[in-house]
Amino acid sequence: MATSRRELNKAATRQGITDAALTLLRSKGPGNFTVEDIADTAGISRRTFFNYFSSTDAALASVTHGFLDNAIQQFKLRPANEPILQSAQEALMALADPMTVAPLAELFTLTQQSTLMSHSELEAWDHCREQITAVARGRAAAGPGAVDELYLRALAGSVISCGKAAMEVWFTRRGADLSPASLAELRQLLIDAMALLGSGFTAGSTPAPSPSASRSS
Amino acid sequence: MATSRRELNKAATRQGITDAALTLLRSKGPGNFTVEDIADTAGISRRTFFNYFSSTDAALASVTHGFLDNAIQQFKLRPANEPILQSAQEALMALADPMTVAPLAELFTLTQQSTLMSHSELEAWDHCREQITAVARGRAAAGPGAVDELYLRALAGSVISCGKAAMEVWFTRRGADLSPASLAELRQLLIDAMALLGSGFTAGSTPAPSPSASRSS
DNA sequence: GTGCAAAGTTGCACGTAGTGTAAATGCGTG
DNA sequence: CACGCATTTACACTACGTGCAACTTTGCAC
Repeated sequence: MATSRRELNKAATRQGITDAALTLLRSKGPGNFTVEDIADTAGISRRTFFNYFSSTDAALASVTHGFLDNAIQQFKLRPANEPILQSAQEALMALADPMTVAPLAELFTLTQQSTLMSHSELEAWDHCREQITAVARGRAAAGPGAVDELYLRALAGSVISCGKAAMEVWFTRRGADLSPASLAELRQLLIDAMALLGSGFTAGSTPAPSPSASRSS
Repeated sequence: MATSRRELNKAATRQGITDAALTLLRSKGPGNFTVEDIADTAGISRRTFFNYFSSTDAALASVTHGFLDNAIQQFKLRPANEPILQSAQEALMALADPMTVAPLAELFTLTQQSTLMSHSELEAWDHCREQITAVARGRAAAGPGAVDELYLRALAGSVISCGKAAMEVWFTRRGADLSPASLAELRQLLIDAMALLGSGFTAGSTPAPSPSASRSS
């Protein structure tokens, strides 16, 4: 296993860097601190920072990356005969607990003012999309006939988009509220989003696919 | 109006910059040239470049931006009672001609080796997504009941994802081939992608693309 | 423990990105 | 022509990201 001194030190340094980056994000706001600030706060040299991350964004995006890696792990555990949409839903359900969601929620609220996600964060989501594509390809290959690339890519992309949409709506509505009621709403939003996708968005302007859907504005 | 000497000069300079950027992209490959190179090629100063674009990526992404602006324009012309998915499909159909697609296809093939899209390019797609969301919101508001934010965001995001997926598959299959047969395949891919989305990806591993999936105009 | 090799850290130098500022140049109008 | 305004340009400055060559720490054999 990875319990040598070297591994531990590296992990600690890595964690120290993201902690420092988050601290500075909290105190100074996005874009108002430099790599040197992070390095100083973490007690390392500027050069060492770049040995771990390629940018400030990358350091912060490790939060998102961790969450999505977790999600992919859950996703891969789902039975191969389960529909992709349901696998995605179940994987996300497993992560809708306070401890897992908290870092992501804080990162989101702190970076809300900057319109678009950072490059590194988008990279993390895209990596997740590729993983989903790979799993879907594997499941399709097990069945009959040839694998349809369009189907795989469109499906994986849409799943990611809907997952993002659900989280965005939740963050927008609830901010960093991690109460049981709020998390229940997140779960419902994720379920609704996958249901919308599974039903082809057939509902009109007032869909409410699951009766107990959303709403609490 | 926009025909003063100043306006013309500005437009010419802007075009000159993107042309220079594309020339260098062709000759040196992505990432192997600097802002100064572009400025020199375009015959302007480095500082002037930054008066027009915030980065090399942004200069190149103006190609994508132009295409998507065009798409949005078509999209907004669709009747308000038409389903969003069909509006999207029709808008894209209108752009599947050689002259419009060529620049995008070349940009794509030239930047294919770098895995993820540039930040500016993603920004362009995201801007398009927001426009779709806005149109969908407008249409939903015209109907009965309250507007469901989740529905809007999930739908717009999925439409973009499926459009991207169709184009990626086409680019991957046909490279920069702009023959009528190739463009017909692009149209079919776009139709199929929207059909997949509209049917909730219910098809199994072999959705059998060709004739059955199409239906439009 | 001692010695050694591999892994990790650090300082330094270099080229590039992006921005503020003020001077210079070009354009439109009286 | 001369004036007001928009645009371009040179210059300076901060910050990013990387290659490189010490230097320090860790793991391991003896």
